[in-house]
Amino acid sequence: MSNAQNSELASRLIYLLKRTQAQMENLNDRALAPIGINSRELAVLIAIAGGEPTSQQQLAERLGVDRTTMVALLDMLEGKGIVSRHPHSDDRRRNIVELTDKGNNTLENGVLASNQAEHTLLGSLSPEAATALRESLRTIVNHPTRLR
Amino acid sequence: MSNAQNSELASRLIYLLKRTQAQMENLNDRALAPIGINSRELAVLIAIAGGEPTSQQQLAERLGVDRTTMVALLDMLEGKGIVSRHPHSDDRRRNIVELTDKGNNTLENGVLASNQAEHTLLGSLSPEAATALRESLRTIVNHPTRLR
DNA sequence: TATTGTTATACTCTATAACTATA
DNA sequence: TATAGTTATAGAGTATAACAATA
Repeated sequence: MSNAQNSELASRLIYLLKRTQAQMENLNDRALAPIGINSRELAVLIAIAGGEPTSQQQLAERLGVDRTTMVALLDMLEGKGIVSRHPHSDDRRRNIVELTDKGNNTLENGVLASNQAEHTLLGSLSPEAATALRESLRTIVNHPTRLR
Repeated sequence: MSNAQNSELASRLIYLLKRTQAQMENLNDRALAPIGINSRELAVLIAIAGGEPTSQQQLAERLGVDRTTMVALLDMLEGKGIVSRHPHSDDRRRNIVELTDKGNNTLENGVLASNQAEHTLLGSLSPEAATALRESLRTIVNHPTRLR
């Protein structure tokens, strides 16, 4: 029985992944609350900061959401004074999205808070197991699943 | 830098967990489609089969969903002829939920299909890494996170 | 015509509140 | 009164379709 798997709910991979992800999101949200953002918004900030100045549509692609969803996300962040939008000078259809000074500060504190949340989630694992977990997840995500 | 973490989206734990979970659910759903159920419904079948005959409310607790959500899930499964409901003889307020013969067959095939989906998800990992991943997730889920 | 951002709308998922039948 | 199941309803979250501005 090299590939032993039973049918208990608690041992199904989908159950373990869902529960772990929910726990991570909960820890993240609580760590970020004092900063005034949630997990989702931190992801947007990271995506904005992670490359060249970007249009809303490019940002939506990076994050894997619809452009209409992106509008609502940016409305919220702009309302908080964390991001700014202004039309691209060469193509005025596009909105270039950038972090404000406050936004850069929020990003910095947000990443630190999220690091702490990750540390808490992994607290029951040895450092080696924690590293291995992260690496295995990265391998799975980067390995395109054959859609047979 | 023993705890090195950068701020790239693709290296955040929450991102890796979300993506992996989504991939697992996708693989599961596709593996289960020919059997006529989805990931969610397989979880219900496993929960039903995993213990004594259960009321809807007990089942909802096991699965971590609201009892009103449970109603809709069971309506669907009953409509497919996979589960049956009948009032408990001692307390006629309760509905005892059981698998039909077809339901037992669906469960058996569903678990096999889901095992295959898990195998596909983990295909890019060594057997040792796959086992370690499963064990680490189990450790995290079973370790109650201190709500400081 | 095509594309970007936006708005209106609809759909899914889920929970809360109210109802019924039983206890 | 309290509980199990049900129904009605509302709230997130997200996508599709239609529209305005620009290319």
